[in-house]
Amino acid sequence: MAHTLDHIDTQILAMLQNNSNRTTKSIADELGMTTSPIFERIKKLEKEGYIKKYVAVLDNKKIGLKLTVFIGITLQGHTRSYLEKFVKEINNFPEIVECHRVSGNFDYLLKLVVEDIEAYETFIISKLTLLPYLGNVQSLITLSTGKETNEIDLSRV
Amino acid sequence: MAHTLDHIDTQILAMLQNNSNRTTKSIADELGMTTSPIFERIKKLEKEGYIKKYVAVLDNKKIGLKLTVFIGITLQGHTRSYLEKFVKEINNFPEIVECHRVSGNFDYLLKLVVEDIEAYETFIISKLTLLPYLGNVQSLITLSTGKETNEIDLSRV
DNA sequence: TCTATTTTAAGAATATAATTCTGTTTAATT
DNA sequence: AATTAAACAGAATTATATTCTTAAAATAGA
Repeated sequence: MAHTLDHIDTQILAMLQNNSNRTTKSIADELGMTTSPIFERIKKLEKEGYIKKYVAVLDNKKIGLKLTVFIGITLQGHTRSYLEKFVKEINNFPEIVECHRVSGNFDYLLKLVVEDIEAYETFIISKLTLLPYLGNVQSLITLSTGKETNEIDLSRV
Repeated sequence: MAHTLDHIDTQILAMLQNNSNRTTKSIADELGMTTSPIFERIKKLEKEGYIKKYVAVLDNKKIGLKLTVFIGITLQGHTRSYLEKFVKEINNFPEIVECHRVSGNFDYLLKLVVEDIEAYETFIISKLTLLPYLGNVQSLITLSTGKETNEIDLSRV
């Protein structure tokens, strides 16, 4: 059974989503508690799925992936089996980091991270446009990024 | 001075961006090395900025933020000072997790995470549309998400 | 309100992993 | 070939995670 998050849980989550390498001691100190309850709460949050995983966030640009592109796509056919196939194909492309089925002016919104404009063009030509039933495709090339985070504001939950 | 990443560095990064709680021992074992060089390499990768931070990835839905929306925006004025002001305002909204300046059919692409449709509407009405010089605003409501990750494929770098 | 039950926390003890240190090997440079 | 710098192995140390036991607080039922 799922329990509800109290204020302490929320604070722990807020800290860990900002820096997951913090020691339980430092969290405990900040909350005026000892390590054991903090430790147990964290384990519970992991076990119950509030915390999905712990990851290192890399600097894409530094690693050589300098370009982020969003691609809006409409499909010509909308059968269930085809949609599933489409998503499956998309997931196999290593450039793609996000794939959302959306309502609005597109059927899908993709986010991809690539080396540069050439790599983007290669993706479009030799991968994306090979998929069947492709309708309208519209790209938004990122010029600069003002904010990009995973961190969600927990003051409102 | 920046050094280039060798294959060992790349493998370490790949492991840590998948699970940053792995022990240096387990990484060392997988790479057939001992803990000291792994430890030193990780510290170097942190220091030189290849690793930006370590974070806990939360389950947004479980926490009560069930809706992801992308918003494409065009502005009516494009003076530099206004663009900066716009980005600054946007960054203050806790709902926004991403804000990209883009080229294409929009000036900006926002990604936001909110409780539900009502919260989304509230954001639009009482926050977004209060900003001056706003032109076209187009929302893409996420119906389902096939893939959503930070993890980039390092086999190509 | 009292008692039983469950939950939560504290504090000490232990296990595990991170970090440091020293000496050796390997690779690069001249 | 000699010299220097970088990278690694292995042991030693330190810090942190994890476990355990007991006490306090909260909750539910009579």
